[in-house]
Amino acid sequence: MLDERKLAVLRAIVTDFVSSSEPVGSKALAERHGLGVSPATVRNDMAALEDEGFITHPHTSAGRIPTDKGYRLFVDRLSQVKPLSVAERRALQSFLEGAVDLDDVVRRTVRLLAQLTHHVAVVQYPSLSRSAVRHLEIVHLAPTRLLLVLITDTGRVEQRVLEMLDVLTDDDVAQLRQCFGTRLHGARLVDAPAALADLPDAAPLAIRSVLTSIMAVVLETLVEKPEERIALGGTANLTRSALDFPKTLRPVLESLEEQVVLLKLIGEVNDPTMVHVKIGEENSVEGLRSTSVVTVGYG
Amino acid sequence: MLDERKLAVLRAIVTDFVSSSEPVGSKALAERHGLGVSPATVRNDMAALEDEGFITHPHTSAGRIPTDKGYRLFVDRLSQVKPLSVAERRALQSFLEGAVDLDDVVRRTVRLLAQLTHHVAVVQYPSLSRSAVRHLEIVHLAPTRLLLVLITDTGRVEQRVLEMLDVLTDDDVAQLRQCFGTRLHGARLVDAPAALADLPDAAPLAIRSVLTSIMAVVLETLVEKPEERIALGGTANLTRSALDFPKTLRPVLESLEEQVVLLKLIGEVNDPTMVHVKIGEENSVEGLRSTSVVTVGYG
DNA sequence: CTTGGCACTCCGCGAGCGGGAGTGCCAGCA
DNA sequence: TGCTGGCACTCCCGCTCGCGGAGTGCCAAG
Repeated sequence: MLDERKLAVLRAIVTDFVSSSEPVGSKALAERHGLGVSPATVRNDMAALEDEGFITHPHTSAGRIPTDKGYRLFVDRLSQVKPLSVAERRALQSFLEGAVDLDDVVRRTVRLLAQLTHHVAVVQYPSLSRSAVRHLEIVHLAPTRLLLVLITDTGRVEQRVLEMLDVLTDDDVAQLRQCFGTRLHGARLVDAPAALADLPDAAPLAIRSVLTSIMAVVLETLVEKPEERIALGGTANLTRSALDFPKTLRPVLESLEEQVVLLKLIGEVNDPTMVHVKIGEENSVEGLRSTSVVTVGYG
Repeated sequence: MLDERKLAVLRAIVTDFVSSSEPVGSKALAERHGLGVSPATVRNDMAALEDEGFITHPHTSAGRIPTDKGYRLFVDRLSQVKPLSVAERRALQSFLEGAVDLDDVVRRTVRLLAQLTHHVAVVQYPSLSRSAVRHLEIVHLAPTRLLLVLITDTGRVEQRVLEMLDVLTDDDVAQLRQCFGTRLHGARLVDAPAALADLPDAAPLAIRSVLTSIMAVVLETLVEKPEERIALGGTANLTRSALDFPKTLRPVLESLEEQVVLLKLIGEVNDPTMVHVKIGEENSVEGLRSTSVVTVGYG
């Protein structure tokens, strides 16, 4: 039913259409893709592909565009992921080299992905569950407020502020630190629940109640929560397709994604306690000339 | 030259234009803004305003639109920042209440700003310089790699990975920890350079060289860098103005800003080691029906 | 099964044409 | 002097019409 050439035709239609966003006709196809057959033959194949539901025309006499089903066949059988070129590898390496912490790595990765693919990129933070505890710091910020800082053997740092009902003394906190420290040190995070299971019984009576209540929070936040973070980038690439966007939205989105640009903008404010408004051409950033920027300090 | 009524006319033009994005005519102005004068009078005022350069027409016989100069006058003299209503305050409070760490606070703030203003929001992370050091943890991740974790009295946590040329022993690291710890504990970050100034001389000879070399990095990264971070949100609001966008870009940008949505999307992937492609209607997220989503695991 | 030919369809585009919104100016009036 | 109604004028916008062209579907021949 679908011989080799029909698949080639579908592949050609998909690639042409994604790059031009315009319906593609039989003549152009036959010429540009070295199929070795005449437009008429291509038309026959196209009719067959349309019967099967892989392509459609928007109108009676326009070129063909792929349907969702056509895209599906394309990604499943007709396309292949090409490995990175040497140059790309090198660029990638140098790009990630300057990263100073995990946030930085993830942010750089997102930007890189967006640049390479010309699409929107989303990166999820890596899961902590396979890491082991290197250090758990408990800081007594205020009478009823604790700060937990977890450092893993992979060099990751997670933090969480805890608000409590009871007032704690510094001694209590020191005891807490010891309780959790001895149990968790070196333990993998997936094993943390088990390692802490008998903690309430073994703990000094004075802090037992508060310990029990924060244990749940510790487990929940340090073990489960960190997976639920993502970074986003390349939204400006959304404006590639349509033709009206480039002059309006595109430069604005691009400027917004450039942290450097934003920082410059913020840096230009003299008196941070005031509300400042920059209008249109007053803006020093090229891409934001068509907008106005309002800045205000906070504290 | 610019009497009270002319200013009122300008104010009316600006407010009408920003809400409708269409040139505004004399008749509509006189009617909707209770100026108490006839359209002809308004026209005279408009002519005067145009002579002064505050407004223009796009074409001979279209309504007026404000110029940049007109906007400038508007924000400087005609508009006022209205304080938050009680309801808004309450919403704000409950919205920020669930924040667990600084990242979370900033992210929530950005979202809130974007929602309230219907514009794009950018928030810069607060400066560390006025905080004091609560704790400085130095973790020996690998022979030539150190992790610095700084905890301030305001509950903020900053981290930085250091790559070194020399191999360090655990003992060296312990000494480093003590050197920095005793000097910095309780010191304000702005005073850190002074507090560390005589450190190289006082340090044990064995680690003096490495200590000197990392000191610069410590100061640079922990004291200066953290100010250079920003968060961005509400880009979907950019699509409010033009008329074509809502059907195309808008829902996509909105979905992308909803972290929950993205997490759901990622969660739907069964085998993270494979490349998955979701096409158009296969997508469970409404707003992304017109796009395709490619997911791939990493490690 | 492929190919060239041919009639047909329909989109996109430019020209031409009111309708209407808005202006500028003028004369009259308080 | 300043406000008002009236009126002619301008020019955008939306509409229709006609045309060219791209692309198709089908048929007959190789």
